[in-house]
Amino acid sequence: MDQDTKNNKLSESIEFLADFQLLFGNIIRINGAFLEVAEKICSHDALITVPIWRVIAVIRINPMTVPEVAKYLGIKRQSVQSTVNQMKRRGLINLIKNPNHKTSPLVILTKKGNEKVDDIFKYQKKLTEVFIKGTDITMKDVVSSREFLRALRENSEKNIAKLN
Amino acid sequence: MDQDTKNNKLSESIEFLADFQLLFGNIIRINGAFLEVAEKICSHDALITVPIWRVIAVIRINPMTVPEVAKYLGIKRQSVQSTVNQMKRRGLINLIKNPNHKTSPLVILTKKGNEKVDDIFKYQKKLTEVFIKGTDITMKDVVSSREFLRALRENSEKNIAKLN
DNA sequence: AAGAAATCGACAGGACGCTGTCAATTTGAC
DNA sequence: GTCAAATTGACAGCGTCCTGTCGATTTCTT
Repeated sequence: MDQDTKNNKLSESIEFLADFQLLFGNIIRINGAFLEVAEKICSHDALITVPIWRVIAVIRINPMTVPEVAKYLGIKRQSVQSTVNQMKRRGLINLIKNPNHKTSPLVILTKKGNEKVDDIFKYQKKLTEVFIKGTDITMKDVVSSREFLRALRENSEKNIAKLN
Repeated sequence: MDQDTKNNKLSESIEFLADFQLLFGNIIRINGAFLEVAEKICSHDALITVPIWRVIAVIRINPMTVPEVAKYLGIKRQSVQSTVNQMKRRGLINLIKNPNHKTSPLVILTKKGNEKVDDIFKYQKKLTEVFIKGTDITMKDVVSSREFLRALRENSEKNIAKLN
């Protein structure tokens, strides 16, 4: 029995469908929990919102264009553009000439933006603590779960084209 | 060394923080992928949207009140209320007297709503296939990942109160 | 080099979940 | 039984991400 046939059989199983639905339920809920905690953590920082937090985490090392950031985050470029415009108004970033592209500038942290990186680290630490403090979760658990989710998502990207 | 001390140490580790950030990144992205696929699947169904899909999946067996559905889904009652009102306008549900509560009615599927349950099953099957077809994912993988995410979320609920 | 296709910033409008508020009702403590 | 606290439906307003569109520029094909 080849791989496809095996998995077709698996997705026919009512049990497996139910298990998978529960997995999705847990993904949705932990995603919600994650957002909730992150928003709470940065709620007293006038310069930082969760979308800004994510953009800083991405461009901190390598300046990128808006569409590149969007691709990295897995969201649409228009959403990132809106966040970046907001960051520009708040003086956190500058748009500098891109040697590789004449109309799509690189998003780079200003001095003010760079000073926020330390705070972002603190926020990330707080966030992590909320989820793991008091458990016996190991790094191995985290890595294996992460890789499983990554494999699942990457596989969906291959199959999504066949939908229509 | 007690549990708390151990995990405090763990969350101090730069490596672990990075791993955990990547886990969150993968959760955000698979959540996005999940929504994207689900929306695509039900995009040609004039009666079903993703939020409606979720509410049907919840109340299919046990009629519940709006706040109960919200709690089950881990979102705010106002959001569910809005979805339920929409479902009412589309004739998918009725609000019937709740023997246990005089002003919070039970949300129950109409005949029209019940006829949609089969479609929902088909959609769930499609959704599952997009993510697992072509992989060697087993039921055991799904269950262990789901339980890990559930444990993480439930733990966050214990710790979130301490934030402020 | 020239035209076709893809990408870019910008803008508008919509969906969904959030917060906050209100009056009405229910629940629970005394 | 009474009164304070919690819950409920409804409504308004906001943030984030979505889709679709536009003209301008870039990239690719030939």
